Amino acid sequence: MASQNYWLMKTEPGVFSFENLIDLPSKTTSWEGVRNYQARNFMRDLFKLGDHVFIYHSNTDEPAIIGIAKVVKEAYPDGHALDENSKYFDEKAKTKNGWVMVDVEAIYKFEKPITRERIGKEKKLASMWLLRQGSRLSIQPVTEVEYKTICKLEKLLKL
DNA sequence: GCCAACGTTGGC
DNA sequence: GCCAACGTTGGC
Repeated sequence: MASQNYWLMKTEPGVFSFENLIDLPSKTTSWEGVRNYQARNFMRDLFKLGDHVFIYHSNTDEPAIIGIAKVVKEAYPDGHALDENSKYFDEKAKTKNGWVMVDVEAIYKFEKPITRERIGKEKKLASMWLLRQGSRLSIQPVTEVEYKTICKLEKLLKL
């Protein structure tokens, strides 16, 4: 059995928030629109069924981790890349860029969001990818220590 | 809204 | 293959 991996995925709440996700009947969504090679490679090569993923709100008044989702479908082609009407359309997708997406299902919500400010104050979290200067990567690996540390900061509500 | 950091593009 | 120009991200 493969060991469990942990991740963090960013989303802009103005575009698609964690609340939008848990409002869906299935609490499940495909994570389309990732257009960065490094992020794609994480999804394509390393995302495994059952991996846990922090959902992080970026580009908002209070950047924070809101909840946790789990991978319910491993990487498969992102059809939006081939759809001219989609905002995620990519001219080169057909020939060159193999964009993929995964499906995730929301499983926990933090009673209170774990703000970026708070993450910055925790010694054990000091080396998180999220805090690195200029880190724009939308999908980031999280270590087991970081995962457990964050889970202990606030009560987790099962969804 | 500003702007620094970063990834990508394209001329050479 | 270099690197300047450009577009985007995202904290503040």
